[in-house]
Amino acid sequence: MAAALDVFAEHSFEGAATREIAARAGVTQPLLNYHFSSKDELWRAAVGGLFGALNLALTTRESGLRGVDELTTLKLLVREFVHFSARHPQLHRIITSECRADGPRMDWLVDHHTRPLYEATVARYARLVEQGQVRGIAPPHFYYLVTGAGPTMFVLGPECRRLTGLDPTADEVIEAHADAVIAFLFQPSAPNVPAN
Amino acid sequence: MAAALDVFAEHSFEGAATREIAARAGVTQPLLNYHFSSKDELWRAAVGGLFGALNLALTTRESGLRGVDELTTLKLLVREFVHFSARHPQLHRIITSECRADGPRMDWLVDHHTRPLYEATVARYARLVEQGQVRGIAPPHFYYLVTGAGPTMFVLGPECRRLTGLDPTADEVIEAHADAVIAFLFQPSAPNVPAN
DNA sequence: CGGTGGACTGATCGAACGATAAGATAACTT
DNA sequence: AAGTTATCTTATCGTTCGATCAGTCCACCG
Repeated sequence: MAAALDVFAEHSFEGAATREIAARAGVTQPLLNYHFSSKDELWRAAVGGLFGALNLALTTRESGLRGVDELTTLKLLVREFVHFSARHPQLHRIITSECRADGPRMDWLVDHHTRPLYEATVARYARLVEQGQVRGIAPPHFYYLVTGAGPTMFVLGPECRRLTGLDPTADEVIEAHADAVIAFLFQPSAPNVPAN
Repeated sequence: MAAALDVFAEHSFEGAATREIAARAGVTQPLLNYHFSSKDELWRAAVGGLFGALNLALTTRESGLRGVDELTTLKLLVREFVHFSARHPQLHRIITSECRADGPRMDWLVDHHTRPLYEATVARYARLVEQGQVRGIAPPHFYYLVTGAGPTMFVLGPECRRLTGLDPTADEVIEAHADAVIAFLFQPSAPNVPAN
């Protein structure tokens, strides 16, 4: 399953060879067609598992923050999202792949996984805007600022390594990027107030 | 050539079929091997042309801003970058594709096109930080905030259409996103100062 | 201990891939 | 007008793809 994620993320769905997935998993290729009826089903199982891990990480983080004010909660959820994106850049690589083809797998992604995440994010942000705690922009633009600024450094990891010399898998780089994203998303309403 | 860009962006390099490129261009497949010796060379020609268009757009925009202060210049260059990314999402789709494989095409991309863009961006940003006109973060993080927050809404265009109902190719949506990116990147040093 | 079913592999299918070879057509040179 | 070159097509090569099938192996049950 982890092998499938890696191969689907490295090459696209079309470019991924089931023989390579099987080889990395240490089994033979027809075994994949035995457990999963087709390449599509294998893809859905792998991607669904990864989205499940994201939802698990976000909900457990949130459940540990009962009683914390909403602004701090959203900041910490964004930080958790950045960390997850750094540790699992395959997720955004796969989403990007499927957005290009714009086919039935895209429909499946949106219906089963992306839309709930979007709705939850927008609802949380809209509540803060109502309370006047953040600068208000239209929720769709906020959502794509987060999903763009957060994971891109890690999705383009090999480029980042070449360009900047930084290792995008190092903990201190991830933390620094999370700091930068949060600082830019949640600007203090007055200058010289340190970002959380 | 435009057909090659579209197909390479829709599928990855591996998934792109030269027969499909030829069909969209209205020619036969062996003709591509005649003009370009291989699929790799065709890819380099197409991607090089697209990067050339980006550099042309940025340099012409910049040359029309002689005498304008550096902060405003950078804001307008970022705005131009967002517009280009919206009109040509293929560029970032292809870069993302090649970052996953991390092969010789990635080396070619960085050496010939990405590094000059990165160096220029970082130099421009570092100058503003020296002058104290922007909140200073490490240049690599700034670079990936721009290349992430700017194009992602358009790279994930089909998802954006489904999730938000917005048309990411509409001029007013592009302009609104550029406003959002610039407002968040270049925060006013005092509150209630309208962003440029 | 004999048998039944799930797990797995080797062999192989038709289709599509990138690349090449050989030939036809158009254009330009002298 | 003859010849040479550049351009483009049809036919086809060897390879690799996802999927299928027949058969092997092992665990479990009565």
